[in-house]
Amino acid sequence: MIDWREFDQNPVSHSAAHHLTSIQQLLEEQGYARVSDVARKLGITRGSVSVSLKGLRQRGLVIEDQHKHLGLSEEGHRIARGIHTKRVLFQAFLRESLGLPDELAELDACKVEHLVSDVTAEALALFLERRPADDEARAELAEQVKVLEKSIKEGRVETFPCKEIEDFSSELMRKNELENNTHDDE
Amino acid sequence: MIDWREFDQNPVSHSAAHHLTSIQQLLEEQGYARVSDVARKLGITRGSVSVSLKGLRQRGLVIEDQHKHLGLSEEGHRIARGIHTKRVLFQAFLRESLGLPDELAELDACKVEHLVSDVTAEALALFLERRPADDEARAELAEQVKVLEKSIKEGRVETFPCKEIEDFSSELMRKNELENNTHDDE
DNA sequence: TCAACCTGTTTGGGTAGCCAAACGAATGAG
DNA sequence: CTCATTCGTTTGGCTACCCAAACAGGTTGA
Repeated sequence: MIDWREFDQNPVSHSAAHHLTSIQQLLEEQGYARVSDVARKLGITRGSVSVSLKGLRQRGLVIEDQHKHLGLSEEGHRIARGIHTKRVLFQAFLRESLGLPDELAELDACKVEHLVSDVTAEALALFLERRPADDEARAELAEQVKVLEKSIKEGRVETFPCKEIEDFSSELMRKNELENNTHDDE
Repeated sequence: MIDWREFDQNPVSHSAAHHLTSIQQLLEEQGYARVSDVARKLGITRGSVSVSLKGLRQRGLVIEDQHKHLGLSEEGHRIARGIHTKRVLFQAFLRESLGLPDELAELDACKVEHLVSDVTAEALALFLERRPADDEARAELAEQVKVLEKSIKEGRVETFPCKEIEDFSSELMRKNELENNTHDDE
């Protein structure tokens, strides 16, 4: 069993990820970023942002000039860029390969962006480069997804996973175990 | 901007997800599950498990018989099965479509399993069914991934994202925005 | 000049997790 | 029977977030 607590052992927390990317975005959008700008963008109070940024300043990710204008250190900038890149990659995958509607793709990408490893993100980029959006397949998937969404919303299928998917995943698991055993034999 | 705090607005937390799936797994493996079994499996203290399970019991997800043996309610069982299914689906995708090594696939799948929406999981299942592992492509990707991993470990590339990937993601973003604009025009 | 407003900070309160330590109850060995 | 172990629970302490509220400093318009 893998250590499941690696979950919150990431370079930056979900919260910190959004603080950093907000600053970066504000700098691009309006040229500066202050505590209240970040608070407004994230929808939390100035007090919360003030406290959070104190930590990020101590960790050397965020800097502040004489006029209380925020900036990112080189490290902070790198981290923000990394998270943003992961978000874009995942969103693209969810939209274009899985045919998910835009909003859901954005939401789910946002949830996982700071959790996936760098290697996984790189692999995803390679995958997307190699298999660029196949519009036909995508449209077909999008159609099926739309039907699914509707069923769920109407309460016709309130139970995930449905039988088909569970069977499919059981099969995947079986194949996985098989493969591991052959590897172990080497 | 999407509400980034949906992050911890999921039916179950990362912690709860593991408590539930542990119980389910223990029931399968040894026919029963007690507080200490769960604690051992999760690598945390009995006290922590005791407290966590109190909450899950109040929420009606976990039940307990006269002999302090734990079980899952119908709802609890459904949730545990759902999370497990998502884990399997993501792990399969990371391994077979992205060519990631087994351990990393398991780790990353474990991090996101409880966060992704049901619809996303269903879409992923459809995707995997439609594009079963292409062994050739997978081997090729695995090779590239191996090289990447090595570079990162040796510190030759300590910076994610590298230039290529960032350029690629910029392009994805550009395409995304273009598409949104065309949709807006409709 | 002075009140109104906006800023950033601090403080006390709340939730969710984790730990270590202490406890009572049950169980098992001798 | 007794002592040691195991089990589940409770408690106090910790971190990481969030909020609301109070406060201090700066700007600005009348």
